[in-house]
Amino acid sequence: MSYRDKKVISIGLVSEITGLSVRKIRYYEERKLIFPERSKGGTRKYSFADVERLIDIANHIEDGLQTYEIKRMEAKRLRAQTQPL
Amino acid sequence: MSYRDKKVISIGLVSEITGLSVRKIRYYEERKLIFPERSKGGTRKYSFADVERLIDIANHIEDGLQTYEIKRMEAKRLRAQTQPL
DNA sequence: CGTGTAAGGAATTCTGACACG
DNA sequence: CGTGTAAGGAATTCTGACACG
Repeated sequence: MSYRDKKVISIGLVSEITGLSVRKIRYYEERKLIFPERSKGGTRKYSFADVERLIDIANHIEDGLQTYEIKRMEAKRLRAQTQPL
Repeated sequence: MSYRDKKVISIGLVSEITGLSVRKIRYYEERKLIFPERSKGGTRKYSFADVERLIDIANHIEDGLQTYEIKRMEAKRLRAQTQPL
């Protein structure tokens, strides 16, 4: 696993990097769009891949998509990918 | 700059990853062997490269080297590198 | 010298809820 | 639905110092 996938960034820093509010980041998790890990104390840890994903999600939201639509789109993409025929 | 060099990891997590105590990590900084960044609030942030460097430092310490010796070794290596002749 | 620890304070994060639209 | 916010608590980190060897 590359550095890109290691979950090591706190939510506050992710907020800084992405420009998204902490509230939004937590909400996208609630909607099952993002899956941070937790430290022993319970604090969320994100990877750089998660950061990129959050930016992607935010763009879709800005385009007027709802979270379940974003989730559905992914499911679709995943299916296309695993069943190339 | 690659993900390896982004300073985003808190000292607690670095401690977990490296197995070094927080005290040791701060001490190596005091001795100018490692240079974390600081968040607005003042908390230290390390990169994956820093994590690897800390492990390297710890190995040298275990071998009985003193911090200034480790520092001197690096200076030597840097000189050899910048002046190949 | 390198490292542990107790001390007091400050910054960070967490959850569940109420609000609005 | 998506997001802000105040609330109270818990986890994290910070510094300077004393201790030991």
